[in-house]
Amino acid sequence: MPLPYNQRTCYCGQVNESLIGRSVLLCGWVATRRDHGGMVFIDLRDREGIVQLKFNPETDPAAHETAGRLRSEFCVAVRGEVAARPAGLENPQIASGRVEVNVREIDLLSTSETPRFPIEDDVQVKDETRLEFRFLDLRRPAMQRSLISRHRAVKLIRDYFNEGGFIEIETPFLTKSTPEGARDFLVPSRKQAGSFYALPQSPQLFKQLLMMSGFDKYMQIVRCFRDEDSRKDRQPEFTQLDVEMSFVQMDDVLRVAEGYLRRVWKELLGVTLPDPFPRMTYAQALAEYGIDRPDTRYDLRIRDVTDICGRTDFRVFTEPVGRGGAVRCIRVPGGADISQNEIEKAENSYQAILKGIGAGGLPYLKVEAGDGGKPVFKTGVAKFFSPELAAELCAATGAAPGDALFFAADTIDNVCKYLARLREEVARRRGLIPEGLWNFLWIVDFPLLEYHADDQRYYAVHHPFTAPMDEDLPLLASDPLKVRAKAYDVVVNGVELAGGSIRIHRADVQSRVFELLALTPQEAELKFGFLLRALRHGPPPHGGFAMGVDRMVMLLNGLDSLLDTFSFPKTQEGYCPLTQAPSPVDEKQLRELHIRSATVERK
RNA sequence: GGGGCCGUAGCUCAAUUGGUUCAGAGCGCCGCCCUGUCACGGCGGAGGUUGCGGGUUCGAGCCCCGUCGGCCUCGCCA
Repeated sequence: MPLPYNQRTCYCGQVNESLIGRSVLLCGWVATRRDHGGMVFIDLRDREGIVQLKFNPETDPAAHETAGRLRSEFCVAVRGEVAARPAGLENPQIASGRVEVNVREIDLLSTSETPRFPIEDDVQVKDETRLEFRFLDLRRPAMQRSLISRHRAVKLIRDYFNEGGFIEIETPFLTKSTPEGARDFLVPSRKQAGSFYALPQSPQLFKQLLMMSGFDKYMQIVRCFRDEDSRKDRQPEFTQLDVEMSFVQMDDVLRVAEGYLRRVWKELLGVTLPDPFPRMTYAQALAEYGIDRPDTRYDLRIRDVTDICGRTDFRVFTEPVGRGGAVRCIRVPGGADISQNEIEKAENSYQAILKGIGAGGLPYLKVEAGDGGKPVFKTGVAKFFSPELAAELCAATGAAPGDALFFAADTIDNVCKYLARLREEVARRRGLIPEGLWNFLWIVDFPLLEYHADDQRYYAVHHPFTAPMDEDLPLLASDPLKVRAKAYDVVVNGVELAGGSIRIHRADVQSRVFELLALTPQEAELKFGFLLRALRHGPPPHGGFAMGVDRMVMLLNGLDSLLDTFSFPKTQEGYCPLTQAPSPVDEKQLRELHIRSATVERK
């Protein structure tokens, strides 16, 4: 029977006791069917939730007959009365569980093939299958929640920045290939034979130009593209909140960025974040956590024991020290009970994980109580510590009987890398990560440059347009690696969520930095001439930040994969199982683009 | 670009050292029955070229090589 489905009265998930006795018109999909031969129950689902429909053969035989033909994921409209469920038959598991709809009329709007997988949360289906049938996957309540929460976060962005006087301005997607950074996605030009656009890795230079144009406060929610290998927290195209402001110092930018995050966490999670966020220097983060995005929810802080361990006769320690490296360790409280198997034998032992990232091994000590309760070291490394050195080590690390000490001895960079990984692994396995904490912090005082031995040149730690600290400007000439940048990252629970910097607004400084980055003036002119020219036309001091929207949605929803925050993501190989993109194109299309494929046709 | 794991029914998985259960289970699906279910229940049934190609073997889901795809990971991600 045709029903005016355009006159829907509410969503399924909104049916509740306030509607008892009222007639409702609902539209949705058949989630489950329970057919008793007589009475038929259907759970009807839409984006807001589920409501139970009841079909009674005695009172509504026509509707009941149709209900018997319904199958999973059929799309229907129904009209009926909301009624309280009989006492004792409520279902507390669904929001509408105290009521049901006695259906008088039903209109079968469309049928469905049997779905490839059940449309429920907590079903384990291969990613590939989920993506191939993404339109079904997105019907799952968890996916609907995720995308709806994403909408709310994005709306909050626009509200917040609009209230702050920011102007949203779009920037080109077809733009110029940038030499540094990630690989570009290229788009061949039809009209300029042999030339290519690149999809933007970020609107970095455009937003700086907009500052030079006088827009003063800019924001954009913008897609960015990077042709690098995917991970579960990385997609080739992703969304950034991009912000830039003129006439500001670092603290002004941080205040704006924090304010937004505080508002989102308050409004979407009811969580009050600190004002202001705590700050930690890059140097401290590396020294104590081994990484520039420390997870401060648990302690396990790194201790430098280079001096003490350098005085042992243990070559694993003394050799790196002799070469200018370091010996550092973490103390694992109660770690003496970790089995040798878990530390160094098992396939996924701590040592195996470290070896996987290049470490030679995992020296460790277990501390036990000796005579008079004095700490005594066990394990093979113990014999290298005289009682005096042992006492020094315990004092330096706070190690007490029952603890374990895990060491790394290598170059300082590697020691940091190994212990950072070890911290994470130990914390996770030993359940040291408290639930419900949101440890936001700013990492500041980044170095401006880092040196790569393989091609013997400096690279920008942040990007080539980041301003050096004013007081470090003289070091650009004398000791570039000592120059600190006006750069900052937001880290939460070990995840880098946002980052930014005050930009260079003086043409001479920018040229000097390009020079350090091994760009000749000619190359700089060719690649960034437009920026340098703009910098010669009264640029305001400016700075900003960018934030990963996808990652934020992931955090807000407690998800561990970016796949669940995108509507239509791609596999690790950049393939879309739904549309089968990328795909070959006609020879004619290629000819028009002045392109010839070097790949021989398969099969 | 490197390393690891994986690919068996629509979905999730099992199948001893290669051998008479070498194709099975749960869910789903189809049919019949069932008037208060919500993991409905009962009876019956259909459904597989074990990703693909080659090799070893008397014999391969299992071993070897190649290939395609997926996931994890190192590199990469200014």
